Formats: sequence, structure tokens, C-alpha cells
Amino acid sequence: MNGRLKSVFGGRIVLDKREDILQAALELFAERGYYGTAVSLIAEKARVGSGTIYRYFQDKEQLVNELYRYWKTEVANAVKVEYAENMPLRTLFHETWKRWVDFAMNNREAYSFLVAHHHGPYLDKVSMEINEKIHGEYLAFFEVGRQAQVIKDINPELIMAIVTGIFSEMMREYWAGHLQLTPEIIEQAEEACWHAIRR
Amino acid sequence: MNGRLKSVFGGRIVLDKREDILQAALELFAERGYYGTAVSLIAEKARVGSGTIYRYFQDKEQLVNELYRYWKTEVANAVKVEYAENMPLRTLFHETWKRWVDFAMNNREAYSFLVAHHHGPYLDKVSMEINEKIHGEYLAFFEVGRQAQVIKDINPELIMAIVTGIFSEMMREYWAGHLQLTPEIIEQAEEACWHAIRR
Amino acid sequence: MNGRLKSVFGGRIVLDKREDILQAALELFAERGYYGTAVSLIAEKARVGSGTIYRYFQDKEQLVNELYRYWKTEVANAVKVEYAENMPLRTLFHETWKRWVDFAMNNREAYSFLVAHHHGPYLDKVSMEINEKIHGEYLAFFEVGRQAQVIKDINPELIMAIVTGIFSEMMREYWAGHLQLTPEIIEQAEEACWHAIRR
Amino acid sequence: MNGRLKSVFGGRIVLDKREDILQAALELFAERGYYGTAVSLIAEKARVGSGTIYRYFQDKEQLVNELYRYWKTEVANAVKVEYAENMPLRTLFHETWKRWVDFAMNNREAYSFLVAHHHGPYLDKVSMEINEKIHGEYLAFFEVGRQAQVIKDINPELIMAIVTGIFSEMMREYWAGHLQLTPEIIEQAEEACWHAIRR
DNA sequence: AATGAATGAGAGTTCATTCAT
DNA sequence: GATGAATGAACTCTCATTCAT
Repeated sequence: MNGRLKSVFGGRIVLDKREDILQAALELFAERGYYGTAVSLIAEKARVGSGTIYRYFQDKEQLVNELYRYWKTEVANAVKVEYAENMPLRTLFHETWKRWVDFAMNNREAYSFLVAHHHGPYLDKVSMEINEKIHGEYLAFFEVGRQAQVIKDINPELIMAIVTGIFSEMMREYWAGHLQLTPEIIEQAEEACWHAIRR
Repeated sequence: MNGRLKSVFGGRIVLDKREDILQAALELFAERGYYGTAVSLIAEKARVGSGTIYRYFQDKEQLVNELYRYWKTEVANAVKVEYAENMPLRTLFHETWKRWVDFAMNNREAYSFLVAHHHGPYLDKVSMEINEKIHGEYLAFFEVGRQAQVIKDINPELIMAIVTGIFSEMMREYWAGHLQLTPEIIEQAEEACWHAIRR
Repeated sequence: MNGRLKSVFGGRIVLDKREDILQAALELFAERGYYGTAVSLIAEKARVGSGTIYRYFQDKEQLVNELYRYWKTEVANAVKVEYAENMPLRTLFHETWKRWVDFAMNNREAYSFLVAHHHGPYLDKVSMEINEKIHGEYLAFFEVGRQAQVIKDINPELIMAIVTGIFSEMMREYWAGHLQLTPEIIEQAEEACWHAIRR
Repeated sequence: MNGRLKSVFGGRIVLDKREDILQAALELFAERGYYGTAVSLIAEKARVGSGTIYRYFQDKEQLVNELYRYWKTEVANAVKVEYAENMPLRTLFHETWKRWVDFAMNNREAYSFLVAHHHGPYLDKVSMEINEKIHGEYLAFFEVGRQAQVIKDINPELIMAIVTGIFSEMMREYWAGHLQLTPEIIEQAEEACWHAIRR
């Protein structure tokens, strides 16, 4: 049966079409991009009428924004490491890196979608504010490291660029089939990244 | 007169419309994206009739591909350092990095265009093969460094991902206005990059 | 509680949803026109499900027709003056005019609705027949006046056109805010109308 | 051959598609109303592709407005009587009335279109300003008559309502097939109208 | 060779109507 | 009887591509 189960109540099965639409849109946007994906295609994949999409989302733009915010938040939560007293920054970084890779590998479509739609002109103010907020949190992390003289004394934006650049390129090569991501290679990448930013 | 001079032949002035079209398309694609740029807009900017575009290019897709291949090759040539006997790899890397930054900063539209269209579904087989080919040349460079035990003994694809990731993310932050690119910061980035890959 | 009470039967309160729908439709059609009013909007205003409308009316077209017939008949009844022996035609006309104005001013929505939907392509045969019938009754009235040599000896259809034309244009200007309708002005209009048709 | 001739040049026949579109739209809007007329229907009737309409008009709304302004101005010009020294107002009114009837009878579609679209919510500011302007000119005419003590001393807006009301109802009955418009009847209507407004 | 008017397929969106609950 | 989620035909409009000039 298509569509995921929302609830079973009184013996009745209720399909959550909203979820189906979001999932179909995620896959199609990730694969074909925003402009390359017709609303009717999303409808078809979600097995709903195209009018149904407009019951749940104001328009195509709102749909892509909801998707973006949802997964942006998901990945931010997924990589968050619970604070442990006296945990060295090095360990924290290592832990975060591992979670990040885990998330990306387990949610290929979501991760690809986020990367590909990061600078789309259809992203609205709210989505951009979420971006800024999450970006700020990461910056703060590196700022702490810099003040603790663990991380290089250079512009934190550059630190960020280094880390995210390495990560996203690595994932890209992985999905392009050019690079395997064995635990060993993941470690090597993380180590290289650390070498780039450590003092 | 608009349009660049191609040649003067038999007393007639011939404008190189093909060049005009490519230049107009480059600027518009870089600024508005592939889907956001109507063919008629390119024609207007190039000061030709829109039908004329179809004399020089089969369709919009071929146009974007020709543009992509041209600039992809240009940047590859621009960063190529002429071989000097006994030049240390470190110097070679340093030199390449500087040229790369130079190219990007002096050809903002071309660079932006390349990055933005790198994964478009309209890129054809030929463009992708060019990508592979250039990718391979860089790989070979790092392979040499690895065998010389200057660069880390890890998958050259990962080395590549590290270098290109850092570079493209740095440029992105620069164009976004988040990061200044002073000579000092460019050096810092290059140094960090080297720290990431050196043995 | 919303909706008017239809009846209390067997201890159950029955709301007259049909009336609610007709009233909501009247207000919306008058304000926004037939095409500007979505069925779901009528349902919302009437506080019923949109499917409920289709229990009482075959479709949107039947709804507008029922409404039209109802109010067309209402206004015809409202302007009817009970016959009094020896009442001069002049007095009858004067009386009718006053009632007509009264009706229009006290039932703005109904009056506006009738005027605005008078020539809609959605009006069916039955509605048009009702129009013809009422039209015929008025014609008969003027025919009497003509034979009594009180009214001009011209085609009664023209007499009708004169009277209804003046009235509807006057009301239109009133609703548009261009013309006040003081008792004095109403009298002046009636007098002018009489001057137009009297012998 | 469909479409009117724009010009014959060098033996070539050029069809003026803009005119074809306007004519087709006029007929359809007059017959079916603005909302009842799909753009594709106009295209079909004008024998052009539907995209062609958008070469000549920004959108459906601009099309209806252009049409409205054009015919509103045409009718205003058509009824204008050239000023003759000492011409009595009565004669002027008589003359105007005749021209008005002539115009309406010779341009049924245009006249019907104007009446039916006079209060559409799609009319833009410019169209409404034209309405106001023409309306003002007629008002001034009646104001002159009032001050010359030829016309009743009542609100000129009411005078206008009387005249336009009679005229439009008369035409409506004519087109509905209820009323013939012989020269005699046209005269009778004019005379009745004058009786309504003369002092 | 060059043009740009013309095309029509296909986009996003609305809404009258249906029907499972 | 009543609901409102679901539908898909039909709407307005865009734009890559063609072709008569």
C-alpha cells in the first residue's frame, strides 16, 4: 500500500497524505531540482490529485520551504552532541562529524535536497532566518575553540567554510560513486579537517 | 556598435554574434539561473533576434553545455602552473591556489556560473566527461604528491574533495558577502588546506 | 447558535440549513457576483459543509436560479398594491413606486442580486419564464392605463422600458453613492417618470 | 478569409491579429461575459494561438480594459453633435438621441459589451477615469439646460439616470425581441424622455 | 543569415462536485 | 443527513522553439 500510516482508529486506516506529499516532493526535488519538478509530478508520485497538494500547502513555494525548514532542523538536531563536562573540543568535533556522516548517509535525499536548495531564490524569509540561526550556532562553537586557543586564530566564517566545504564535497564524491565511505575513510576525512582548523 | 568584431572580410564587418550570445547567456545564467533565464532575454541582451540563437545552438540545453565546457576548460587552463624543474609540491600548490583565486575573482560571472550549474540536470554526457577528465588531471597531481610522501597517504579522491570543498565554500562565502578575501585570508585558507592534506 | 430555527420535532432541534445557504448565497452573490463566489465560501458563511449544499441544490447553477426566482417573486409581491375601487391610476402608480423604493432600500442585497444577475448566462428557462410572467403583469397594468387614455398611446413595452429603466438607473446611482434618495428626490423621480408616460 | 486586412504591401497580405483578437473578444465578452469567456476561446475565435494574445495584451484584464476604453470613447464620439449657433437644447437632445440609437443599432456587440461590463471588478483606474470624464461631460450638458430653465431643477445625476435608464432599457427590450425600433418608436421614446426631464 | 511574430505544450493554481466516513 | 477531504478538468499565463518573411 502506498502512503504511510497516520493512525489506526476504530479499525479504520487513515493515510497521511501530507506526509506522502512531503516525501514525494523531497525525492523529486532532490533528484530533479525545484524547477525541474512539476507539481503534477509530485502529485503523481504521492498518489494524490494535484489539487490535494493545495489543501496542504499554499503553493509550490510554500511546499519547498516547509520541506527545507523541516530537514534543516532535523539535521541540526541530529548532529547535536549532548554536553558532557570536560569533554575536549577535539572529541566534540569528532563526535559531531560522525553524527553528521550518519545523518547524511541515512537520509541521502534529505541531505541532497538541503545542499541543492540552499541558495534557491524561492527560499523565504523564515527559511533564511533558520539558516542564519543554525549557522550562528556553529560559528559560536568555533569561536569557543578559537578563544581556547585550540582552533586557528582566523575568521570563524573561514573555519566554517573549511569544515562544511570538506564535508559536502566528500558526500558529493561518495554519492557520485567516486569515493567509498568506510569508517576508516570517514576518520581520515575528519582528521584532515581537524588538521586544517586546529592551531 | 554592439557586439565584438569577429573579422572584416571583403569590406564587410562581421559581428561575432555567437560570442555575444555566449557572453549574454553567461551573465544571465550566472545571475538568474538556467530556469530563470528565458531564451528571449538572452537574445535581447545579446542584441540579436531570438531565432538567431538557434542558428548557433541547437537549443537552450546545448547553449548552456557549450558555455559550461568553455569555462570549465578556461578555468582548468588558468590554474595550470608551468612546470619548473625541482619546484617543490608545496610551492606548486601555493601557486595553483593563487591562480585559482585570481581566476575566480576576475571572472566572477564565469565562476559563479560554473558552480551554480555544476549539477544541473541539463548537463549532457560531453560536459560530464570533461568534468571527469579535468578531475582526473587534478587527481594525478595529488597522486604524485602522495607517492612523494608529501601528501597524506589517503584516497586521492578524498584529497580532491578536501581541496575543492574548501575552495568552493570559501568563494561562496565571499560572493555572499560573509567573508572578505584579503591576501592574508587567502593565504590562511591555503595554509589550512595544506595542513589538511600534507603528510 | 447559528442558523435559523425551522422546527422542533421529537425534542430535536432542526436547523433550516436550506435557508442558511440561500441567505449566505444571496449576500455573497450580491457582493462578489456569481463567478466570484466559490461554493465553499457559501458553505462557510452558512456554517455548513460544502457537500451539504448539494443535498439541497443540484448544483451552483440551480442555487442561483432558486435564489433568483424567490426574490423576483418577492419583489413582485412587495410592490403589488391592493386594489381599491375608483383609485386613480396616478395614485396607483405613485403607491407602487413608493413600495418599489421601499423594497429596494430595505433589501439591498436582494435588489442588488436581482439586478446583477438579471442577464447571467446561468439563468435557466424557468427563471426566464418567471421574468416574462411578471413582465406581462406589469404590461397589463400599463395597457389598462393606455385604454383609459391616461397613459400615452405607445407600445406598452416602451412604457415598461421607460419606467423600469428610470427606476433601476436611479437605484444604481444610489448604491454607487452618486445620488441621495431623500423622500423629495424619490418624489421627483416618480413625477418625472409619470411625465414621461402620461398622456 | 478570417481576420481583417491590415495592409497590402508588395503584394503581401498582412492580417492584423490584434484587431482580430479585439473583435473576437468583443463578441464573446458581449455574449458570455468576462468570466464566461476563456482566453483560449478568444484565441480560437480570432484564429490565433492563445499565446499570441499575450503578445498584444498583458493579460485578460488588460484586454477587457482596452476594449472597454476603445468603445467607450467611440460611443462618446459617435453621439457628439457639432455645435451650431443658437441650436435649441431640445434640438440638440433630439439629435444626440438619434445618434445614440444609430450607434447602438449598428454596433450591437459593442453596445452590449459596454453595458454588461460597466461595473465589472476587472475595470482598472484608467477605464474608470474615462467613465467619470464622459459622465461629467453629459452632466455639464444637463446643467446648462437646468440653468437655462429648460430642464427640471433637480439633481443632474437624477436627470442622467432618467435618460440613460430609459435608453438602456429600450435597447435591451429591442434586443430581447420585445420591442421594434421603428423611427416612429424611437421618436416616441425620445419625446417621453424629454417630457421626463423638461421643465 | 537574421529576424521576431506566432505557436501550443505545459506550467501552477482554482474550484465545482463527489463520496467515504 | 452531514461532512469536508479529495479530485481533476479547466483556467490563465509562460516560454522554448519554429518559420515566413
